[in-house]
Amino acid sequence: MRTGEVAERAGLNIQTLRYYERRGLLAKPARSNGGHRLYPDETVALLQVIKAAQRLGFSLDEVAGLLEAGRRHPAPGLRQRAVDKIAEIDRKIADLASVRATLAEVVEARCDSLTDCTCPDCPLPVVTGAAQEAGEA
Amino acid sequence: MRTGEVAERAGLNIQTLRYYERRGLLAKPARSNGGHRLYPDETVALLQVIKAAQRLGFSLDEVAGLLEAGRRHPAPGLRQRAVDKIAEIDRKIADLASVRATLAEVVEARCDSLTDCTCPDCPLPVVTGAAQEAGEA
DNA sequence: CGTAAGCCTGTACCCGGGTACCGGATGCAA
DNA sequence: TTGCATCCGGTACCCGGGTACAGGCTTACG
Ligand SMILES: [Zn+2]
Ligand SMILES: [Zn+2]
Ligand SMILES: [Zn+2]
Ligand SMILES: [Zn+2]
Repeated sequence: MRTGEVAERAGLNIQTLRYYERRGLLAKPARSNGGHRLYPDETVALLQVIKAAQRLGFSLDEVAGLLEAGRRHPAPGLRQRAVDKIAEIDRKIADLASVRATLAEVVEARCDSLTDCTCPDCPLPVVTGAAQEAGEA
Repeated sequence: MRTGEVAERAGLNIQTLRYYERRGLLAKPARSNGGHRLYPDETVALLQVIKAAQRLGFSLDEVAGLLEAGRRHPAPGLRQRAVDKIAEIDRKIADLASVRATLAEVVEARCDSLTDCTCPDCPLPVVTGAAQEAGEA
């Protein structure tokens, strides 16, 4: 398969394939006599694996490492990396939850200004009250 | 107060102050005869508001908009923006939760490879099984 | 064989949120 | 007045994940 076909089937831009090759996610494929890339059929599936791993929150560098490690059976670090990533996701969720809670209080309290709220017991971030005119041009 | 002092008290880089000024988050401050910026004391508090809003998940453009809107009392859009942001955060949390669930299954099932897992009922992303050798250089 | 679609390399650019470096000018204290 | 810290504007660079463009070559089809 040629670049365009692989890209279309995987739902990616052609440039992205070359980018992945540079980043070490895709092995250098065979070439035609004239220098055009010729990919094996499995490449489309591999790209789907990559996209899935990205959706799982792995960066391209991490995906490259996973693929590298995953080329042997059993893959040495896969389980541990998944455990670590779960911990990372839990931290992100906790952060978002606390932000959400603050925003909910803001809505609840009917705050009327970021810098200058007049509501009682304003939940807005510890601004000592001196910020009023600081942003005014 | 001069740039360095404001930056230090707010825990920011001096460059970042100038960057915020360019982005419209910070009004252009008064200048000394020689052209050095002279900030009012409130600027430190304003910067804390900005950092707090960033922690709440607002981008710098959004923060600029909030400050703009917040310069009047009551601020017209504040409440609605908070509601919208809550919805956005809920979407992010849901995404992370589903990713977390998949990762937990991977750990549970003791998957041994990304592309090539031999575990029964593998939870790994719908890879049809043809991806085996695609990444091998 | 001609021609159009497709691919090649290399380089530059996009986004957001900053950070670093340069040569020159200022501020402040002794 | 001298000396050093600080600040100035302008420009370039960093990260990650791509995307776009130019100018030339290859491939496929009729
Ligand atoms: Zn309030
Ligand atoms: Zn006001
Ligand atoms: Zn498995
Ligand atoms: Zn294998």
